[in-house]
Amino acid sequence: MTTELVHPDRLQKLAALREAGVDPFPARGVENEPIATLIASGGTQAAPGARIGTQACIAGRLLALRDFGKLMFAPVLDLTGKLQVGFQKARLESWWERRKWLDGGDLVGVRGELGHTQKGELTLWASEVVLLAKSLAPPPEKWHGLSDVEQRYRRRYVDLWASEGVRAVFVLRSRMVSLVRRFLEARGFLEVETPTLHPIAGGATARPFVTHHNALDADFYLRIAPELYLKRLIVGGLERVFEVSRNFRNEGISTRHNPEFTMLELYQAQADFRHMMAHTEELLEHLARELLGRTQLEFRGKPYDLKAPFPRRRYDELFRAANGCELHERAAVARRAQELGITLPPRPGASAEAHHWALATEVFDHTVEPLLEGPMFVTHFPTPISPLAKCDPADARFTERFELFLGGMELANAFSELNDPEEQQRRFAEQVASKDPEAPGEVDLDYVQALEYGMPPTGGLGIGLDRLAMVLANQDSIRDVLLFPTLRPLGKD
RNA sequence: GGGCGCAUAGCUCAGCCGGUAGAGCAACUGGCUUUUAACCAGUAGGUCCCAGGUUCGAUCCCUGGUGCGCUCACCA
Repeated sequence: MTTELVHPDRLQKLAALREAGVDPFPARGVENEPIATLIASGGTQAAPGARIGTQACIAGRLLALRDFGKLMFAPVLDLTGKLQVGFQKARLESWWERRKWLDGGDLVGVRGELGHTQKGELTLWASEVVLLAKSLAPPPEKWHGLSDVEQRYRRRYVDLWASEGVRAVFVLRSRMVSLVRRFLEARGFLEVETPTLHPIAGGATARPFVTHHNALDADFYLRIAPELYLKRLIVGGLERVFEVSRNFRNEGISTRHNPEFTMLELYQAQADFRHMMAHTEELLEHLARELLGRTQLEFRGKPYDLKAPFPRRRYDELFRAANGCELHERAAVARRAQELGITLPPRPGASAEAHHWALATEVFDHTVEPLLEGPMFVTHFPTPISPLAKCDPADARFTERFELFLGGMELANAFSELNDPEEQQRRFAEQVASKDPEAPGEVDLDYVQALEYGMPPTGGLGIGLDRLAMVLANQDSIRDVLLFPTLRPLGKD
């Protein structure tokens, strides 16, 4: 009836409990106090707090049992913290033999008196113990927790309580997203939800997942970005919108990439990329202060400071400094690419122009990006690689666009949104003609039509929330900030 | 997809030159009223990832496969 995880001894205890009339899976919980509030009011043995000597009730998971015959100690863990429970035979005479039916991992409710041990540890001296749910599968080794990375990801429900620090990462992530929402709502932004099923995969360059709707007998793509729908809402007059968007990209998995990931995208009418830069700086500094209490942090062993303002450097300047040639000089860039051993997958029918820019982007990514410790805004991306961004009025070869880099990683991408429908259609057409396997296969005419009705000057910003959580929680791998990262399904044998 | 590495008890890991496997924790039995990686004595627990091959004999060597990690490529 159960899986191989279940330990036979625990089944025997389960039977013994039932025989004694104890329901090992009772329908009701107990009215408990968070452990953290007890710790806060418990004080030390030298200076006891207000709650010492008073009754309290906690509920949580038994992490270990230290049995001395007539005395037993056990740490109990709830969401907020860990508290030692002390069981004394003298206080629990009728229950005492039933302690043998308890195991590490069991969920219990404990009522008792708050006090200290001889060594000064805050302890709840139990007067009443309720089994809330029997744990039939034994917990992992008690001081290593789960260390097999695969097991940690596959059985996160164990990892979260068995491995030190794991819960804190996800609590931080949850608070981060909550702070983002409050930050934007305070600035007049509306949170919206746009489709996940897209007839055309647009708003970014990436290979999409394809799925099929039976009743419509039509293929859909899982969204690679919500951008084009959010800008339709700007046309619709919503003026300030944001979405916390789960995006799906059918590409490689790495410490920085998961097939499904979460982005914040926001759009603001009457704003441009400079406003987006200000939002980015303010938001990151605000999050660091709220979550860490300071703007300095460590990520992948290096120090960073999220105190605004962040330095700004132009894309073409960084390119020139790293490569000694001009971004627009086709022959020089081609030579440089050859030096670096960069080759592009063949794209039959692609124009020389498209080839040049694909190559230049590669050279930039190899020579500049890894060196950008940051935080740093890289500004004025070339127009040919920014099909949705408005051109710099002073120089149409570049756009009003920036990306934010930190630790060699792209954290944010923003621009003044292109709102000229004719130019947008032309740029889409160039993208389709580039034969880039990751570019959309067709022009999104419905989006162009939306622009034909008129979209106000608009600034847009996207921030990778998983990566931001990595930085704020100092986690090296994106999988450590995803509760259930994508893994290969287990075989059925 | 390429390269490198890992897979042994529920968990964390040893296992030498090829001779059918060990420890700690967890579990079980007994002892113990102040531990916190509790301690002491004892017991039980194994498809050595899977399939082939070499060999008298394979956890060990070889080939293939599966899963995972790191890394490169690609991407955010």
